[in-house]
Amino acid sequence: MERKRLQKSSEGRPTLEDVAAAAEVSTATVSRCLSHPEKVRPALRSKVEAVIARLGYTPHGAARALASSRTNTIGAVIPTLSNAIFAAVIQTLQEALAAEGRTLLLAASDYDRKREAQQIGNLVVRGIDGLMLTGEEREPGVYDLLQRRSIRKVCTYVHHPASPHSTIGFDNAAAMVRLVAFLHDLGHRRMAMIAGLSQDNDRATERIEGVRRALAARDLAALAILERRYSVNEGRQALRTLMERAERPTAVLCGNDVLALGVLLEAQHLGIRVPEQLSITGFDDLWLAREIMPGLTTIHAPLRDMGRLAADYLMAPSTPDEAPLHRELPAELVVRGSTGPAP
Amino acid sequence: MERKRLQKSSEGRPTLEDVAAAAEVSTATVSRCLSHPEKVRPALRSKVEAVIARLGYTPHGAARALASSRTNTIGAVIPTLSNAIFAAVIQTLQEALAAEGRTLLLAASDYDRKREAQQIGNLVVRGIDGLMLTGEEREPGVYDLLQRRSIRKVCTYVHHPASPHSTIGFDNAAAMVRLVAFLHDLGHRRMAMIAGLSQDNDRATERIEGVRRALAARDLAALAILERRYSVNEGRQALRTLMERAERPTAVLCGNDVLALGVLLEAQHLGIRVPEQLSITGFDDLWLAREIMPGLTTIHAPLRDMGRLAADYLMAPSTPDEAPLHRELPAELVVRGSTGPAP
DNA sequence: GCGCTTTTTGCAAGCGCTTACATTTTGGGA
DNA sequence: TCCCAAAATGTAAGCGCTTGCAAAAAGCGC
Repeated sequence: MERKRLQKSSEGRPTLEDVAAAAEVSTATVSRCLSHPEKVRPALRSKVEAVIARLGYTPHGAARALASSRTNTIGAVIPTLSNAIFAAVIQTLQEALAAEGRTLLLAASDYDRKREAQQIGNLVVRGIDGLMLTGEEREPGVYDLLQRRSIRKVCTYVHHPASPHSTIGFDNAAAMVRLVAFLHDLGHRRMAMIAGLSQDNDRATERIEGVRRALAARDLAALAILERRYSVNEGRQALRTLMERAERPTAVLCGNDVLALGVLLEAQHLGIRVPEQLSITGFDDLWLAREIMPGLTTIHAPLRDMGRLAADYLMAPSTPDEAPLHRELPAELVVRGSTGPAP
Repeated sequence: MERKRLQKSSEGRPTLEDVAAAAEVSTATVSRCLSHPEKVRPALRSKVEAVIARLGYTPHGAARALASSRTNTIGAVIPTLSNAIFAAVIQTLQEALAAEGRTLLLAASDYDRKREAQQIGNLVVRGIDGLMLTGEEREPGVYDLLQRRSIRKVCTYVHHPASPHSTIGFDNAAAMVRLVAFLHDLGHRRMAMIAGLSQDNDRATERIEGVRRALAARDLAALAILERRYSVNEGRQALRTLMERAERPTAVLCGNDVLALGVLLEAQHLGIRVPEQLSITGFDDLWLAREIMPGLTTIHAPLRDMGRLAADYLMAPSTPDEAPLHRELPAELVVRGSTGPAP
């Protein structure tokens, strides 16, 4: 025992107790200096702070978390960082959290629901105060778990005003409806869609649904709705597939900008003039949508706002039984050179 | 007291103690079932596991970390997720960590050294077993802190075999030397560089140094070395600046692919034929380097290997006083259409 | 079966911090 | 100067888990 104490004070990092001893106050006072400075008289406080600085003391996060049952950590699960739209939101989220002294635990699901559930489980065990999720649809039991642990959560990239879970995002279906309307007004009647894989991805599903609905409302139907992984190459292949059909589309709606870029590049490769012979639309408004020639007509996803608002929501003090938050962000149509009147 | 116990077992999450009671064993045994299953007789173990499942028990990360002084958490600090090369490494890192039951704490420094030091401090307080860093140069005191806390660390994107800190990456300078040699062999003599900002960025600095050295070795000097933020637009502007000079370069070496893309687009905009009139090189080999027309000659950064190896290193059990690891990854020259013989 | 070694289990002391609650100090009136 | 409410500080009981050590059980050779 005696030896242990000695060891402790000589080697290793200093503890609250060491600080308390050196400053000749109780551990409670030191703790308060750190967590509720206003509850300590200024004179004493500065004395303690001096000792803290001298000893190079830093609190022990785990001990703190255990005693206070708050971790100051927020989790986030996204499909993948390889897609710039998720990277952008995480970037903003992290900035906003860091500004308030929170840290970010990150996990990726690779668009796999089971894997997502597992990753969420990991984060929960590790201890988080809040969790940012992508989309709303998930493995059964996940929301229960979060509820039981009273972990705040928010689904991003979607806006589901009637859902029991908070959502911060935009209306994916409505955005596609706008795109279809825009193309229809340009005279397009033969449209096809190259969507993302709808499996385990409610955003992709909603985008498809939006196109279906919008076309149906105009007594039309899609020439084809192809589902592809989000990659340039898949976009290229998909366009070839479409162009081999007897009835060729005059406009192709893509599930995101990456697919659209593939389509655009392949069209140029095939000698199809864009937009004279073929109109192309994307989704997300990545920076290359603006840089490419011709520029890509697309939907601007409000990524930074989403990250910022999610951070604010997850850091806000939570009251029991509060109503879910539903925040709709504008997802605006950005018209560029890849679309034009139907041939 | 009595009341507390009652409350505890009725509401809230079950604890190790609850499991122990229900399984009629000691808490030590339950703990062992979780952390060292091989030390428990199979019969007993399955009994305990059944109870764990029935009660829906999950361990409490903070308590575990406090008692064992291991967090199973690895930290990473990168400049920004907005650059795909960092996103890619983080993606791989996260995958590899998750596969071994570790979680990732992420922070971004925005290419600011002070901010980086602060973020590292946050992660350390929060508790991490290891830390992935970008580059080697940092605020004084940072490495001391990590040392005192005996947190394993590794610097990525660089290879400094003589450094006391582990590095996993490639030789930035050597890569540029290769690029210059390649251009020189093509007959280029008037070369300019559009580099990233070298402030607080040793990778950018080394790339510049590599170009300087390689040119000097050939009795040449750069027509200009411009430092710009990594963005398409900055690349465009920089090319204009270069082309306004009396002596125009026949080749432009860019600090990364994003700048190079800007240069390429601006060249097309200005009616400068690439590569007939101007050769352009990038760095990183982002996917668009391959997709763009003409393809970008660049250096392939081994991002996935770096992430994978960093994960392995950070998860490996550390022995005191071990020598730093230095792992050099190949950064190969990828020749595409943006370079050609000097005009 | 017996005595011994080798496993398995249980005991209980922390890990470093927070926070009710008790105690002391302070600061004003009167 | 004295008294009392209000403010500041101290006391100490945990938070939930791990782990060294002791005790008990299980094997094993004869």
